[in-house]
Amino acid sequence: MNNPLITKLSRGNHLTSADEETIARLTSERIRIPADQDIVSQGDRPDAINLVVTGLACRYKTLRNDDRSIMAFLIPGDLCDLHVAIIGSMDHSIKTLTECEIVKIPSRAIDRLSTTHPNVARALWWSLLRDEAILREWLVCVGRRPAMKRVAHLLCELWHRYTAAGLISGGRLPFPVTQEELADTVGLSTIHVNRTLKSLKHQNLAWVSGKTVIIPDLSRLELFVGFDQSYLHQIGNGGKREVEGRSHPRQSFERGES
Amino acid sequence: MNNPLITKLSRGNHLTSADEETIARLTSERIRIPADQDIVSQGDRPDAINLVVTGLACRYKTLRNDDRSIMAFLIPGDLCDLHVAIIGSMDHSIKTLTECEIVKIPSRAIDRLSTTHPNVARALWWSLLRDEAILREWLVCVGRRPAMKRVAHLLCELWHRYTAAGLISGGRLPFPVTQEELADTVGLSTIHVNRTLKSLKHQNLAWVSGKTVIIPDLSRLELFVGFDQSYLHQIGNGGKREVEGRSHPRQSFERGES
DNA sequence: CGCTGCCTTGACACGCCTCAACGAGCGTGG
DNA sequence: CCACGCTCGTTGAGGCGTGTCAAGGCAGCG
Repeated sequence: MNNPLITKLSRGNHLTSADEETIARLTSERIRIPADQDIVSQGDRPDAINLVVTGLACRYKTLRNDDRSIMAFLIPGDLCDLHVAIIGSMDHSIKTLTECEIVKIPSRAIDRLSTTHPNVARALWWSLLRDEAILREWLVCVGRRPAMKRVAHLLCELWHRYTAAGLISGGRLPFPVTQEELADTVGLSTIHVNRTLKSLKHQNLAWVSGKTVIIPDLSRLELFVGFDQSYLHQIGNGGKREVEGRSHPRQSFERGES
Repeated sequence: MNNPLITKLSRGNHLTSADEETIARLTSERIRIPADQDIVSQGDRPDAINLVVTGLACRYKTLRNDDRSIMAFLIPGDLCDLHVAIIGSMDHSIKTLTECEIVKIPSRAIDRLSTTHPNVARALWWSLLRDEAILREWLVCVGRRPAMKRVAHLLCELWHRYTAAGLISGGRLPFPVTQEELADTVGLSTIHVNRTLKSLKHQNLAWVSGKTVIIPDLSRLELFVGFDQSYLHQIGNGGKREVEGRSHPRQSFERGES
């Protein structure tokens, strides 16, 4: 199987085959972690960086009143805590939402890259900065968009991210998330998320099917939210910058009846 | 006058006097920018990093419906767009809220630091990671806290950040922000911000006075929100890690009647 | 002196939250 | 094989927090 980190990074960086080999060498031995378990906890001072290879994880914080906030979804190819060594300790926790395979990369291996493979180091920094860009967009979303658009925007984003990781197949978006977790992500109550999903389905924009989401017409969903993928800083998927190579296969894009 | 960047960085990093001198040399020539003007605009590909020296600036995005979201306050000592070169183009804009003095640091000067002064480079990365931590906390705030606590939390944060930059005097927090801008920051309507400020004042927690905010009892305000400053990753200000040097002077801390 | 920007206030509507109950799926143990 | 308990999804009723609309006040300034 492909390395999702390489697939992702090559969407925003030019990597030589030597670079790719370097990355592949970093990400060899996997650990399996069951669902719903902390990978890193608040206050930890980890000396290794975790890379999600399969499954879905999230960053989260819990408030005193047990309110919880999910601040990021970590899909295959995402790094959990790049350079946490610099800032000292984790100010939040990371846990699995499904069973995950992760790779632990020693901090020192990453540090060495900046001298031995600056191009790879640069690509890793790119991924960090991109995570920050996503965070900003989430803040806008929660602060200024109504419920329907919050959810819809998240789905658009995930579609593009999963596509960039080469993980969309059969026109279905992986979405192994409970409504409660979704609520904690978009800043709504569980019950209102339920009603919101019902509305989205009723408008034929998107609906949950098993542990996936079906989006019959992505461009219509994007139009609905005013989605602008430029904050993802990646090429392809009908974005502004054209790529010479083929885009990833996506089907049912033009079905668009309503 | 002191260099606010050095003051800030030394709150989270150990800097030698040589390091401080290196930073001071980077931040020499200042530019003055009037209030309410873009420093960097969405889509720009700047080749210099902007450092705020005096005044207040913000990151923001504007949605189609003219809704605006402010995603960060940039106080003296804050870097606007560290390593934007890596990610390509700005996915948001930065503008002044008051008249500002800024310093433009060429990207290449920053890049050189990683080899010539790794300790300084590390401190700059620290500031980037801290900005991300603040962003996460804002997301929690907007997503899961009621209006009063959103505003109160922001005030607590700003108090600690201004203190870390050495800019609190007379027990007053600089706050040259209109209610509309505050509304765009905490994700509320202008009118509701007005009512919220009234409530905070009525409960003797905090109130605006001119372009500053008066907080009669910071610990009471922090208790009210459940403020935990650990996400700021800085030492001092009555935090968990004790410093040997005196804390900055703060008055009326123990007044706490209600 | 009349702008204009910002703050303030009231009335009302609506989006979202809370409480409460029920249903569907599924693994487990009797 | 069925009863059970658990988690997750679904639905309804009612209330509260926040948004919207509308109007006015006050200070700064040309």
